[in-house]
Amino acid sequence: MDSPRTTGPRYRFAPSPTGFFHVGGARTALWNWALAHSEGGTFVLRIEDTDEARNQPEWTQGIIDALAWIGIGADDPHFEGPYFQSHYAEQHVAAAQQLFASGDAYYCDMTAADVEARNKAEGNQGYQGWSRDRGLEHGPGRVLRFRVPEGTTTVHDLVRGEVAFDNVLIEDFVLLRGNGSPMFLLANVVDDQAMAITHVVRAEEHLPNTPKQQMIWRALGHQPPVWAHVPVLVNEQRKKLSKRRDKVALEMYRDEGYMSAAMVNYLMTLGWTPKGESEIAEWPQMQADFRLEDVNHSPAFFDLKKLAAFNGEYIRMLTPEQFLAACRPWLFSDNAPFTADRFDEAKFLAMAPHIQPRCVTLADAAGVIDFLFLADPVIDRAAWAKTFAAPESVAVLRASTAAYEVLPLWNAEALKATLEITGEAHGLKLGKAQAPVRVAVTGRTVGPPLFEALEALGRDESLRRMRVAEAAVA
RNA sequence: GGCCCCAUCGUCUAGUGGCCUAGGACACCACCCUCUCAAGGUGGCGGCACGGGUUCGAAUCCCGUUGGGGCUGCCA
Repeated sequence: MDSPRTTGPRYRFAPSPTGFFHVGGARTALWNWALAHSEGGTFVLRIEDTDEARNQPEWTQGIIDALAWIGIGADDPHFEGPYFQSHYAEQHVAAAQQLFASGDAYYCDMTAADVEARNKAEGNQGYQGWSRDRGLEHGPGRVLRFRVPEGTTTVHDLVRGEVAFDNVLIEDFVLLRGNGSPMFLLANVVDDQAMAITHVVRAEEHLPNTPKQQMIWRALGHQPPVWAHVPVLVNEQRKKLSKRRDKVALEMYRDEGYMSAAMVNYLMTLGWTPKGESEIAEWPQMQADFRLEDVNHSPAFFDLKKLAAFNGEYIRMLTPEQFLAACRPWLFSDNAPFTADRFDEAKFLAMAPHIQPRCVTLADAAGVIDFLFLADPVIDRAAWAKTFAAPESVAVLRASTAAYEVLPLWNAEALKATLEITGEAHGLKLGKAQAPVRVAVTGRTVGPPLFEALEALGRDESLRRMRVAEAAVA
């Protein structure tokens, strides 16, 4: 362990690399991060990679990348780690031996099947402490179990208050597997002690583990940390978000064009509300204001619609330059509707204020102005048919082409004024008159403001498309 | 089954005994604005799970019921 870089409280985030990085984990990480920062403390990242069957090294990098995306990274002085739990196996075993020596733990040679069989025979559930007084020594296949004392274990929790557990109902849980490897309950505590963790802020699903861990802390001669169990995130069925069932991968949202700031802001509001009149808040403010005591006690539904609304808000707050920079990955991806060589920054920047309010995600931008950078617009057949079903449409298209050919100044204002006049001549309001031109030039009936788009497209290309359309409907 | 946690509009929440005729946001609906679509503006719909207490007074405190969730592994 490195020497701590700060002297304040020590928080930690301890994910296991068994899959994509979970949005629920992200919120827990964010809350720990805010606390470590505002209290002048440290955020320790520890990768709990002791489940050999399920761990994959690539998930570890995924966690680190995802954390970096939401602003939690090693370049910050409050960050420490990552540590890998698997590197500390010796300490875990040493702690287990200490517990055995002190009589707080004992060996048991019953297999899981043995326990099940005996329970079935006796009509019980769980492990009944059968090997407690058999005086078994360490041996192959023998597990080390914690000797749960009599009495009550009370957990002082910053969000739950005092929670009391009757020890009689806590079975003698396993510390070391039959193969000698440490289990989560033990490893987690030993690491927290080794890393001088003072505050354990984690999801509520760990609350039932806490009395067990607190007993280990004490048996090992340490004062337990400050506990805080925050509510879980749930899906529409109100079940805990699951990697199997639900769309929980932070990486996926990033790739779909959700902004980091929007995700962070949304996640923070799940179970907590920023001070002030708006729930849209800047990170420094949220970081300063966040308090565990203010956290809601009940589970929160991860609502995609609200996330999308937050994302739209954040996209609209961007300057054109920021917006362009943020959209680049999608503008130049293999899935972009146009090729990179046809893209024109100046045109995009000019249209940005009109693109932004039409985007839910950054990925949407390309689709909104694809016609600007395509050799030919992609024609929506239904839109075309509907628009040119009206006989005046063809006439308006011809007349406006003629009028635009002789337009002295090619700008949005002049283009609009001209089409207004052309439309009037055919007894059409601008709303109707613009439709054929829009379909001819953009291929669709919906899209950003037409005249600004025509200006950006340029006279030659605009007129070319209008003539192509004229020929097609003739 | 046992243990534990939780309970305000559909959703996220404000609310810590009188400022509550319960406030905001998202979603939804209507209207306005408008070159289409958005965005924006205005308005609307909609909630303290239920039953008992305590109190002059309860969304707020207590008890119970009901409902939901978590845990109950030689996973983490």
